[in-house]
Amino acid sequence: MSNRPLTPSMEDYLEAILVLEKKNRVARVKDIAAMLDVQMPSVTGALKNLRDRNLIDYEKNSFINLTDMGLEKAKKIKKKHGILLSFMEIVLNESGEEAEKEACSWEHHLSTNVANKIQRVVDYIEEGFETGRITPDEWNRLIEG
Amino acid sequence: MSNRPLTPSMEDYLEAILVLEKKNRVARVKDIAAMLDVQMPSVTGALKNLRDRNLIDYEKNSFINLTDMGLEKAKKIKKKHGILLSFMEIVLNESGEEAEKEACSWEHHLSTNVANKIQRVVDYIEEGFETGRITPDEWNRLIEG
DNA sequence: TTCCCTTGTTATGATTGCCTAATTATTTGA
DNA sequence: TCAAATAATTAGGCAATCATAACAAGGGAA
Repeated sequence: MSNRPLTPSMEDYLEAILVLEKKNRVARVKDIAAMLDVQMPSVTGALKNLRDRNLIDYEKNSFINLTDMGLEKAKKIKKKHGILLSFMEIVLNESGEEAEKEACSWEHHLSTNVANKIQRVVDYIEEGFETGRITPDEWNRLIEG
Repeated sequence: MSNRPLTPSMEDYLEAILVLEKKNRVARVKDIAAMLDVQMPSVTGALKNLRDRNLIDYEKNSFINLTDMGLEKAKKIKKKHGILLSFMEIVLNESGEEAEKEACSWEHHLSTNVANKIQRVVDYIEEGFETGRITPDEWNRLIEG
């Protein structure tokens, strides 16, 4: 039972499990590996690590289930991911694979506090679009330099 | 001569060398260790790594000198660091040790393109303060939620 | 049922980056 | 000058994360 803080890598696995559960009902080793671009043995190792941390229930060759604690943590990470993605897309006019990749790296180094503030920046820009304070076109010209 | 992409850790060392050179004329192992909060043997190891990458000239027990390539890379990282810090301070109203730490982690996962766009967000907010479009107080209330 | 294909696991090894302890080199000051 | 203090290096080890190769388990089809 490891009590050390979650590493970025383990956060990635946890998030992948949550995303795959939503998408496919169950998260399979093969799909986690594909999503994170690692080989299957790396996933097996990670699952043991997450089990030691009581974040998943898992027996070999069987289904993976997030524990309450695991689900909670996975949701937090996923939320940060979403905030960063919307910041990238709406505020920075960046989308696609590159933006996705950068958001993925950032999210592990982002405090909840800062994440919330970034969300409010996104809200402010979106509201500006809605009220006509600034048009998306104007904003994008501004942001593209 | 390693040609792999610079790791976050090696970027930290490179940046620390540049900062210490500016501050003290020369970067010493002891000071790099203190700045990055690692032990001196870790620095020695990192210096060999950076030398293998042709980013510093370095012989043991002697001065450390950034090569042209090393200087260039160090400056880029330092610039990203500065951009993130100003984003934290001006846009997110976050300063102090915590903000510094988060900027330090981010900067290694930040493309030049996204960094430049973030800079323009900072400029936009600052300009808003100058023109009175929005006051710092209003902005901070907004961002603090 | 039995063979085959897919999926998952184990065993093992490489890399990175950090540490402590011990040694060597350099600097300082009496 | 030379002994003590400081600085830096080497040696050896540990933890995390990934990989490849080989083996085991499970499911479908003849």
